[in-house]
Amino acid sequence: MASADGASTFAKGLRVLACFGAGSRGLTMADIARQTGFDRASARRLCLTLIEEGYLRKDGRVLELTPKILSVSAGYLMAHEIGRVVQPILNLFAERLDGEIALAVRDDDSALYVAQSATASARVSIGFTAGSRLPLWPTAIGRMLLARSPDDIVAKLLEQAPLRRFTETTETAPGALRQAIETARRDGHAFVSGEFERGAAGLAVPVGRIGGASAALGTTASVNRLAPREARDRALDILRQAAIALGREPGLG
Amino acid sequence: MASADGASTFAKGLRVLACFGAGSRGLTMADIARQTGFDRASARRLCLTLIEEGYLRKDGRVLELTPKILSVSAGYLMAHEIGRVVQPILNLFAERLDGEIALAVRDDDSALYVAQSATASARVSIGFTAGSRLPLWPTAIGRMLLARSPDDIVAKLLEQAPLRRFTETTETAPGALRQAIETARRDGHAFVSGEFERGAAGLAVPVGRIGGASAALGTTASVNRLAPREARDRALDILRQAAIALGREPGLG
DNA sequence: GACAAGATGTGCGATTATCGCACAATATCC
DNA sequence: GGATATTGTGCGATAATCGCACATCTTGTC
Repeated sequence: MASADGASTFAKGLRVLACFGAGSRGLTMADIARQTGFDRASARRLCLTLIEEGYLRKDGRVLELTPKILSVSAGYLMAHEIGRVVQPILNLFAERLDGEIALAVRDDDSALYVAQSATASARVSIGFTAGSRLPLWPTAIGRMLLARSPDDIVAKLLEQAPLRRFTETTETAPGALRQAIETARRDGHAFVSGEFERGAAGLAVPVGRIGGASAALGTTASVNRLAPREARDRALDILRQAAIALGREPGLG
Repeated sequence: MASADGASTFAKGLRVLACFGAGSRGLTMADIARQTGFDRASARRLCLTLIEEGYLRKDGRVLELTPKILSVSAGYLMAHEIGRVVQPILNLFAERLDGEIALAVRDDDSALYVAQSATASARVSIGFTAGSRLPLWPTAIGRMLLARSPDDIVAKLLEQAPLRRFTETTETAPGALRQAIETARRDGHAFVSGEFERGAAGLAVPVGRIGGASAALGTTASVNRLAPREARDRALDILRQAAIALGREPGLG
């Protein structure tokens, strides 16, 4: 990398840091060298820097993230008033749904959760938090984000054949997915049942923008809770009200 | 920095990234050069790298974090099963408290929120999220974290005279704070009223460890809600039950 | 306990990345 | 429109970083 374009050592370091984003409990320096393809000595120096700066801690030969990284992402959340404005609204509507609600944006090929709230009675999934990434094609929130994306983004995603199948009923045919995304665009909401997690259904609506990215609001519940048309319509109505409430806030204009 | 010790360019880059942790909506390259003390050209190159790697976006001359940073911190949350295990427990006990509950660890001179939950009726503060930093001396959760810290850490903090006063009643006398921390250690809980946010009171108990750091569990409510002894005892009982529930989980053993 | 495999630590010469500065261009503010 | 602030760029010098090889330590298997 020519110096005018940036700092290649920093870019390498960011790749090392990103290795920890996958959520494994800990990685060795050897793991990191393998995952990044960097020379062992380079990987080691970059890890030592992360330790020195407080982002990693060393437990024997295993390195793990410290909570310091949460501080940086809190900067993002604070900049967009997620804690002060968005979260209370999500808490309110999670109660009205008596379940779970999440706000996400599209980031690369994922739906990236920015905030979420759930009541105690909400169905426990594999544990999504702010920062969790969900695939776009088998989830309601993902399809709504695709519905709000330019056509070339959708086309590019659907070209990656074959798309991964998460359950026996995951739709992966490009034509069918294009149709589903178009339907979400037209109807102003997306509904998916059992295509990402068996037994789970999702519903999503569009809502404003965060930074430069369009956002979607979604809820996930057991199939039984969202399958009945009346229950689904009620949930959709609550989601729309939540979207309106969020839409009134300057940060999500 | 000798190469054997790490990568100084990466360290500088991490300092640039950390500038965004303060939560301002956006920073210019000039802002970053000022805050870090780096030469303008260095700051620019490091910012370009963050843009190239997808962590920042440029809006005119203002740079702002993208949600990609949330992904890295989600790695920390996933590694410690915050979403799958901790969050549902916090959601349950937030409802029992009919308010707010948060889990924090000590990081440098702050209480760093790792997870939190609130009901719709919870008092809205300045908007704390995972990653938010609170000062240690004027908050219940902070005092409990100090109560769980080695004596030298406490001494070092109290030596930084004068400690900041957040309200008219913020205690800053080292002797009195040492006493309060000792009381929290002995009683197994900390209670603070109106010392951090006017009109807000906090209650905290110790709970296990996350990674290598000891943790505390706290709740915050209006002074009126926690001032009556009976209400406070009830809240304390619920917090202790939450701590027990969390303590049963391997990740917080 | 021995051996093999895997991981980490270290030194070092070569090379490249990065540095900081100066100058130019652009944008914003009054 | 002028002043101020910010950004963009080129470039020679310097220091950081590179990757490799060798050594040491730790872990796993028999």
